[in-house]
Parts: sequence; C-alpha cells; structure tokens
Amino acid sequence: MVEIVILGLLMQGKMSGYDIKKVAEQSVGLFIKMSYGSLYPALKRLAGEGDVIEEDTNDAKNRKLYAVTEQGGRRFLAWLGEPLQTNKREHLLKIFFYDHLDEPTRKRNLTNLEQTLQRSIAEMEAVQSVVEKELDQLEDKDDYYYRVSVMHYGLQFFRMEREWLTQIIAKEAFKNESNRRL
Amino acid sequence: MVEIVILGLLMQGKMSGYDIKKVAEQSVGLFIKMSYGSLYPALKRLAGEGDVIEEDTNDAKNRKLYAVTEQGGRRFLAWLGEPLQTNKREHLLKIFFYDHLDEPTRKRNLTNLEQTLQRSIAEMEAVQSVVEKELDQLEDKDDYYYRVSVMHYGLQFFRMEREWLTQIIAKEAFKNESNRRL
DNA sequence: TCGAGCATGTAACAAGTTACATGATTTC
DNA sequence: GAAATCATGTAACTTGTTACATGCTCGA
Repeated sequence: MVEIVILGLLMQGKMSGYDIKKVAEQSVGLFIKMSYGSLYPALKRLAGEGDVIEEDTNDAKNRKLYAVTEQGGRRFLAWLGEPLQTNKREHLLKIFFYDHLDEPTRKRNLTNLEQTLQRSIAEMEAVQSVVEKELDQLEDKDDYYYRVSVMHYGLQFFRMEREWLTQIIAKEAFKNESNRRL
Repeated sequence: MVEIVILGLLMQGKMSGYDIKKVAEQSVGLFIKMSYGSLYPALKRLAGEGDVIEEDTNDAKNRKLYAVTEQGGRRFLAWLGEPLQTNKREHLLKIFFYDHLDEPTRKRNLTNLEQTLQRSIAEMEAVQSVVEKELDQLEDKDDYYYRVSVMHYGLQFFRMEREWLTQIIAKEAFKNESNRRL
C-alpha cells in the first residue's frame, strides 16, 4: 500500500521522502496515513527493486530525491488497471490516480464497480426490509435502536458511493464529448 | 480492536469463538473483518486477563463458551463511553454498541461528533472553493479530474455522515419523549 | 459414506506504528 | 539564540492475515 502511494505520487515528478509525506497528507491524507517509519523503508525497498531511483542532491539540507523508473511506472500502471474493489478503500486510492489510466480501462472498471455496488445495495435493501419487519414484532425494539442505525448507515454509505460513481462516469462521458467537438 | 468486538458481542450472551465470528460477520462485518488467527488468540488473552471466562461444554462438538466477567464489562463500558472519533471507523463500532451505553453520555458524545464533523465540513468546503477557483484558471484542468473527484468524495462522505448523525440524534430525542408520555 | 460445515488452534509472515536518534536550517 | 521545521533513518513493538493442522458431526 505505502509503496503504491509513493509510486503514484512520484508519477507527478521527483520528490524527497519528506515531501512525499507532506503531499500525501494534503491529498490522499483523508483515507490514508503514512508514517516515516513505513515511508523510508518502503523507499529503500523500491530503490532496491529498481522501481525508483535515489538521487543524492548535495544541497544544504542533504536531501535525497526519488523518481519512478519505467519499471516502477509499469508496476504502478498494472496495479492501477486492476478491477476496483471497495475493500479497505483501495478503490478510492486507485480512482485518485485515475488521471494516469487510459480512458477505456477507466470506464470499464468504474462501471463494473457501479454495478457491483448496485447489487450490494439491492441485497442490503432486501435484508433490511426483512429485519425491519421482524423488528416491528418485538416489544423491546428500542433496545436495538443503534444496531439498526448502523445497518442504515451501511446502506446510506453504499448509496452515496454509487451516486458519486454515477456522477463521475457521467461527467467523464460529457467531457469526452466536448473534447471531440473541438 | 478484536478484543473490543469480542467483548461487545459477548455482552449479549455467552457464545463460542466460532459463533462470535459468524455473528460479527452478520453485524459489524461491513466495516470490520476478523479471522480465526486473531480471534482465538484474543479470546485466550481476554481469559488470561480475566475479562471473559472460558467454560468447557463437554458436548458433542467440544465447544467452549465465553462470557464477559464484570471486569470485562467495565472495560467494555469504559471504552464505549470514550469520545467518538472518526478514525478508522471506530466510531461506527462504538455506535453499533451504543444500546449498552447510558443516554446522557450517548447524547453528549453524539452531538460532540456532530459538531466536530460540522467544522470539518466547513473547512473542507472552504478548501474546495479555493481549489476550484485555482483550477478554473488552468487550461489542462481535465488532467486533474479524478484527483478533484476524490476530493468531492471526501466532502460527500462527511456530509452523509453528518446527516446520518443528525437523524439518529433526532430520533433518539423523539423516542425518549414518547416513552416519557407512557 | 462423503462432503459441507462445525469447532479450535498455531506458526510464519506482512504491514505498519511509535518512539527514539541525529543533525542541519530557517524564522522570529 | 531559541524554537520550529526540514530531513533521514532505525529498532522494538503491535496487530492482524494466511495457510496449515486436526478432528468431529450432520444431512443427502
């Protein structure tokens, strides 16, 4: 995970480890945290495997700059093109970097995720209506109020995610259409 | 985390490790995963510390039943009463178990979280309007489409969470009012 | 009787955090 | 000149997963 974030951020240009952390906080910081204790070892690993090159700037601060190699770029793009899965918010990380991915793969993966989400939502709605009916027959249903609320959260969360996806897919289509006209 | 989930689920009655996993999947499974490799060692730890008691049922399946001790109950309730923080979805886990918490603490923690969220949203809206303006002055703004989309996701996510919170706070107030009338 | 599922457990590994160490530079 | 922040790094620890091992039971 850390390694992929590093590669993704370095796709925009060379940076020091220190800068990578700062940029990460300002961009993907909302859903991914990185500490120096994982960052620096990851940079060493990436350099050892040839995915990035380490460059000593002998400037005043003794910084080291890192840049992706073509091998590293291929590795990153291979990861980026994989199907989107909602596990552990990795899909958000992928979509964050989607400007680097080709349009057809992008569209395919996004609509696939949208459909998967749609199925999950339908399933959850079915489960919830059953639960709701069972609950109505209990006298002590107030005792399950928060458990049920968190179940509702799940549904609202999935719906929000689906709507967001639908929006970005629609806007991308519109964007492409406009650009073709120019 | 695993230990807390176990304690929380056991608050509803004694269960085997195997059952704990099944119940967890059906309830908190959406945002928390547990494997046997973490579950069983956690049960041993909890038993060693006196937070649960292990009871050998010498039934056909050679099951072991676990139940919370009063010490374990205190530990769980202490955790449950802590302020809600959105980190790592721990707040969802807490709220899931909120039926076990007293109403005043519940209300206090929920409204505190609501206010914190409200501040985050205001802050994000400010940041986004600045970013949006800067973006409008670029010719290649399509190259940042997905990065910006994920930023929008953040805002939508926070808003959804706030609205959900507002709803459950309002409904709880209504619930209390109705019960007082009886 | 055979396979699915019940039931418990461990060892090796993975991935990351926390706390510490060190030193230079910039800013007030 | 002191404090903040730039800059890099390591060692110990935490937490969890994966893969394996083992054996029992229940229904088709």
